[in-house]
Amino acid sequence: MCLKIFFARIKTMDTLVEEQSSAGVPSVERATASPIQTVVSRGGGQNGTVPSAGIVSASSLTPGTQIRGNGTILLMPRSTEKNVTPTASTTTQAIAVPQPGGGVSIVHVSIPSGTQPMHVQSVIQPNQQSVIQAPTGTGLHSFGKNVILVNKGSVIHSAEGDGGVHPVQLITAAKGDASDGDGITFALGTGEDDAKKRREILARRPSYRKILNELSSTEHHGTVVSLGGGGTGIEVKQEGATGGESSSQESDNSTAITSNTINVAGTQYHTAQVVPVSAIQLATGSQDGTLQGMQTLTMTNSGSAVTGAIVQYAQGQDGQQFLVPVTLSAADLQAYQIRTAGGITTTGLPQGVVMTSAPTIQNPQQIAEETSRRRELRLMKNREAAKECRRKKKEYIKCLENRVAVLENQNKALIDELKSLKELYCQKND
DNA sequence: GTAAATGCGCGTCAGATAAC
DNA sequence: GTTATCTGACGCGCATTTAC
Repeated sequence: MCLKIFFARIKTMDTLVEEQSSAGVPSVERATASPIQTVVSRGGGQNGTVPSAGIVSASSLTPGTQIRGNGTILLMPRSTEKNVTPTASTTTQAIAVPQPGGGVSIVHVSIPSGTQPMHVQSVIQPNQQSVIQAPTGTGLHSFGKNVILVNKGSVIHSAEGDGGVHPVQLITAAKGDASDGDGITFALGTGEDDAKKRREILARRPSYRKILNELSSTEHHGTVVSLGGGGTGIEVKQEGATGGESSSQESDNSTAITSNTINVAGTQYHTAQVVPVSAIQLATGSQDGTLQGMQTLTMTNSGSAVTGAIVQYAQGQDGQQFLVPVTLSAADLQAYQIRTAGGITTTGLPQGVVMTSAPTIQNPQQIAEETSRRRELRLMKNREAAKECRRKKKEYIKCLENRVAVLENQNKALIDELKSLKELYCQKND
């Protein structure tokens, strides 16, 4: 029941995405499938056109700011305005797309954050004060300490842990910080390049793998990402370890385990990346009867007497994942014979593993057995793949749930802001 | 108590997609 | 182009809930 409601909500969101897509808006969700999104609001745009000069207030323009013919505005920090040309990795980019019917435009802001840019979505309303919101930790600071997104009194907000909305840095770009080097590029045009880019983005099919790859890539940079407050947040942390507890007695430099923690709505997901080593021993202390979702990892073990080792990547009920060694029967070993491809030494790293087929079969009965064995192998692989796919899907759904919560909070905050502004306006008129 | 409804996870297949 | 992997869809079994 709850899930039905949730899917109905997702459907509603998808409808919104579709509507945006039909209006030529690059869907951030489709583009990156990242669950870490933010909706911000700004003013500007009328009747399907975005006045380039109107999207950023004059007060926020630095002397180095360029307003290009195609509607692109470059905001340059003062210290870099002469010699530095903003690049994709150092600039915050925003694409404003007018919505049908006019009046409202949606802005997609790409914020550079390490090697993994973050994306922020914004709704622009003409001739109104707008609110820009970014959840805590999403890298709002990446705008640069002294960069402002202002349009007719827009305010940048940061959702704090209490779910409230608090104004944060509201500094003009004229006070540019030399150390930041951040520029802001407002690509307001709807030129062919943008359209082409949007088409390419929209053509991509959402993939759980991509989503999780992005999640893991975020982890690899050691970033901590939080969405929203009050228990609806998503946290991604990274903990590095070399020769950690879960590795083995082989705690030399050849063993490296990077453990990552993803916190989604209070649920922690632990993952461990095991860098190939010449010999691996697995921790067995975490095994219990609650293990589920066994997944097979192929690992080589050159140092031991066996030619290959198979471990299972198991997930406990609490989401914690373990490495579990598996005892293989002779038949299993025959089916899963693993040898190193590139050759390994006791000190070198394995170049890879390959599955070797059974010895040449001549007997028809053996051929049938081989066929059957291959089928079993394929089924087993597919079984594991299906488990992994379902796990990713569940994770993705959790991310979407969190996103829904964040968006609802933001919507609530926007409504409150609107109320307060209306009251303020009424008071001034009185 | 029992049957029906519902939810959930699993295995399998087939087609799409990614990787090589 | 081929192979491997991913994922939607389907059917099944089991546990829980609901209606009678």
